[in-house]
Amino acid sequence: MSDLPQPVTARGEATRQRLLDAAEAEFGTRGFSKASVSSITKRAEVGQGTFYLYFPSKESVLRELVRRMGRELRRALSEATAGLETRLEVERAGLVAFSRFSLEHGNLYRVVMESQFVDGAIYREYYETLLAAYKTGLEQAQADGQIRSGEAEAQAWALMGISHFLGLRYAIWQGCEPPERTIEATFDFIRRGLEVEA
Amino acid sequence: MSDLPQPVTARGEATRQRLLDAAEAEFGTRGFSKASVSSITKRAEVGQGTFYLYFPSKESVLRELVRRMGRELRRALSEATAGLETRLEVERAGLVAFSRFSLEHGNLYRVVMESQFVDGAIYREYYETLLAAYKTGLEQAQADGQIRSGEAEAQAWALMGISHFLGLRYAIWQGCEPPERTIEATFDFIRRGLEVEA
DNA sequence: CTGAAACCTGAATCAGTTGTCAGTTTGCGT
DNA sequence: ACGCAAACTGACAACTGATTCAGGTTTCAG
Repeated sequence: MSDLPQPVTARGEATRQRLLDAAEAEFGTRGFSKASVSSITKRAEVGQGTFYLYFPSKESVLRELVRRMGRELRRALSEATAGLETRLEVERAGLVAFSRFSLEHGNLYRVVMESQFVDGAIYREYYETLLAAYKTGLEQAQADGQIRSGEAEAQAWALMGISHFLGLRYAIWQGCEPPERTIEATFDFIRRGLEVEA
Repeated sequence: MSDLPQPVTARGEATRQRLLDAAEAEFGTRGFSKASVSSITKRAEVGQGTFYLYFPSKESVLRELVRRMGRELRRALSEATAGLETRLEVERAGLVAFSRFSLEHGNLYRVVMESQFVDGAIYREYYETLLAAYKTGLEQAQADGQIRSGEAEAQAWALMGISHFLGLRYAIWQGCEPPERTIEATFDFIRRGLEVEA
């Protein structure tokens, strides 16, 4: 991805990671534009110039963080839903897992949202990648007759939209997980939206 | 809202509006941080200093634009759904109206999303205000037995989430309205989610 | 121990930015 | 047509923050 040489020693790799983590914290708490390269290097306890050994620009760190978050979210979701029997169980568990992930990774959640205004393509890539996995799962469930047939893509976007605001309201605005009754009411809407005729 | 004297003559008011419109265009196309006060005043064809006659800062214009967009969206939605008989008809018409509004006001849509990172409170106010109207409508429909009873707030957030991504995908990413089949598939999900038992 | 590769530094440069202000223009009320 | 309040101007002081670069430090194979 980067046009810069990757670090070749363990020391270099560790420094690069420290910079990534510091950038995540800075972007997450102060926002992309208020975070400065110097605040990032200060937090990482390296010199200003060190930043440019590993990243060509402030934007490029953001891109890498967005990709990292996508990977971590997809992994968290697939772990949380592994072994579940029905698609509706998967959706319910996914809702809870997403809420929890958003809370535990509030910084990264903010970083992803803000990436939209720094590099629209990376933001879109984040969602398209998530969509692809989601869509496949839904199509499988449709084929198995577990949920109603229809445009899996439209279903997937609807579900992502629902989760998005759940994360925003609770993880970001309230700083907590959604209460049980909210999860229940939200999942109720989803279940009716997806399930086959009674 | 503003701590500055409002214009008292028509000329002053017109200049203020020109600045607001120019700011909307600049924020919408270049983004908040890349837009500068000088690019706004240049677009509005006024001197730099004129900006500060009407707004204390770049942030304050953004706040005003977000409020303006909220008002315009709520008006567009209530006009598009006026006189409809059932809540499900309202939801369907609202979906279409929101898609169209997002396309025609792409700048303002971006402005609202970006406001989140400039002044989180104004972004939240935007959604809470929208929520209040939405919730009232849904509670009314529940009382009339038009839709299933349940947490109207959770339903409203779910519906806003679905619309949000519809606007993003088509108005912002594709630059068009959603195709009929997508509206249909999305509304199908919503209808099942809301309607009372068959 | 030595030299070279990898890594690191932070002051300096540079391309902007915001917000101010002393002075000018406009046009309304009389 | 005069005077005055409102509106407007644009150069500029003060500042910010991204990026560069000339040179210093660490590591380690030979």
